[in-house]
Amino acid sequence: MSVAKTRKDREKAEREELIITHAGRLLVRDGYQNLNLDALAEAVEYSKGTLYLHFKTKEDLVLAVATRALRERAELFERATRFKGKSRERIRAIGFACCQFALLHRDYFSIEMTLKSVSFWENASEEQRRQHGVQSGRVFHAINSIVQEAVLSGDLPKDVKPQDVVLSLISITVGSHIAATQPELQMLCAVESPIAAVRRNQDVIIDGWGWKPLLKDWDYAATDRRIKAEIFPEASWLKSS
Amino acid sequence: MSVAKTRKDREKAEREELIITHAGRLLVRDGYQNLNLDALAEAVEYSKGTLYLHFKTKEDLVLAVATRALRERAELFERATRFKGKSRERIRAIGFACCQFALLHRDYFSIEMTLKSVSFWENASEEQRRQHGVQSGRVFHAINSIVQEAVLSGDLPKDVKPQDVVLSLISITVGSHIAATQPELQMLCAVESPIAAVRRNQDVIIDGWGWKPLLKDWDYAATDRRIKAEIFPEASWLKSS
DNA sequence: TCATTATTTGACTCTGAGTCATTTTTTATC
DNA sequence: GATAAAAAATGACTCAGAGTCAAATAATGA
Repeated sequence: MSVAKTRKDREKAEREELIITHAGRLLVRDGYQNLNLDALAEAVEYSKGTLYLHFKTKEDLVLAVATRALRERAELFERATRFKGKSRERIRAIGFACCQFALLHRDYFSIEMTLKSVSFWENASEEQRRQHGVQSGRVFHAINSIVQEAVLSGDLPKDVKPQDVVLSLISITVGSHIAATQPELQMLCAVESPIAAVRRNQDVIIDGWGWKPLLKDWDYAATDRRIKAEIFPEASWLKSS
Repeated sequence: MSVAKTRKDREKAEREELIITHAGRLLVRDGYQNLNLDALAEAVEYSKGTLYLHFKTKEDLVLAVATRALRERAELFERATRFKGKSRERIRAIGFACCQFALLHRDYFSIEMTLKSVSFWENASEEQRRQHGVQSGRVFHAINSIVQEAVLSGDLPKDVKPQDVVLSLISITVGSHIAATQPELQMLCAVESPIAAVRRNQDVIIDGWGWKPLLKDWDYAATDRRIKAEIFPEASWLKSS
């Protein structure tokens, strides 16, 4: 269905990609406010009118950028779910994927922040909203399936609600990214590496749920090496600690 | 120093308050993008030029709104530090203050989100940035002092770095607020009450650090009742569970 | 080759942030 | 109370940039 059939369709899709790519680049450089559609038109060598044939509003365009990044995240997460091991090792693979994504798109969070503002969503098209929802769903599902498994296997206490665990994992990850990249807090909390802070916090919350084996009872550094070797051989950031 | 001396100064300060109050109201209603300074000028019954005598830019004004809210948060947090009890009960009082603040300003987070965008801070004045920094510092200090105490008393393991704990607490709180107020995630994770989700996640991360007494070993519902009675008698949201 | 349809364009409109010459108000001096 | 000087307030204006649309250009087809 979504695969382009005719030459025209293919050309259109290609151009859309081109626009999204450049928009993403400018967005990272200048921020949402300062993203200038005249400048973008110039960069992609099409007129402004043409941009508006693809995207109804500026918000629509930015949402498309965000959705493309989110799709990539979903793909990394789904790759991570293929990792074999204990449930806690498998959720760790998701955490690993999350870091991999953050490093691939150091900037994505700042774009995602603009999505939270009140008036953003109402100016985006139905179709873009839907697509964003689909990708969020994939991300949620990847995490949720592993949490479910952990409850069934008894690695997590039987009485925890899987959704609560998923929510806490998403919360600590989002929150840590924000907190650990704020200059003010970096200073006050002596943050050396934001990624390390995110991972530490993930470990703490997972321990907090009593997800076995606890951090102190297992060699997760070895797990990390396995994840890297088996699933993300392209990851080059993992420190040998 | 900051106390107004002359009648002029007092009048100026009062008007500034008036502007900030109305700006906050419009900001909540319309969001940052749609905050219209012409409309604000009309609302406060001063001309636009006068607004610009008080605030250098729109960002400056919004930062002032955020800082006033943050000051209130700092005050609640400092009140919370006066609670007597075990260190974990005292950090719980901070969590309580946090909920109290969230309910007083259901909207503050959406304003705070705009502060994260790339181009925001560079358009705000030095003075406003400084003031915001001062209030963040107070919030940090309130949390940090209790964490320090917990490490010294042995309620937290001796080898944890207090700053890491503070960062995780801030992270889980910020992240939970964002996650638990996203319609998409509310649905997927069956969030009934965002506040309840924030508190649950705080409990989990505190357990994760091994902060004694653990959730299961203490009647924290009783602590909550004490906090309410002794520190926040005006809080009406606490469910009797 | 020419007519018809589809695509692309960029000059234009319109909104809203920020400015500043002018007007109004306050203060100081007699 | 009158007048001059200083301070404060104003709103018409500029300017940037999102979004539009009539006209120009390109593709298709007879």
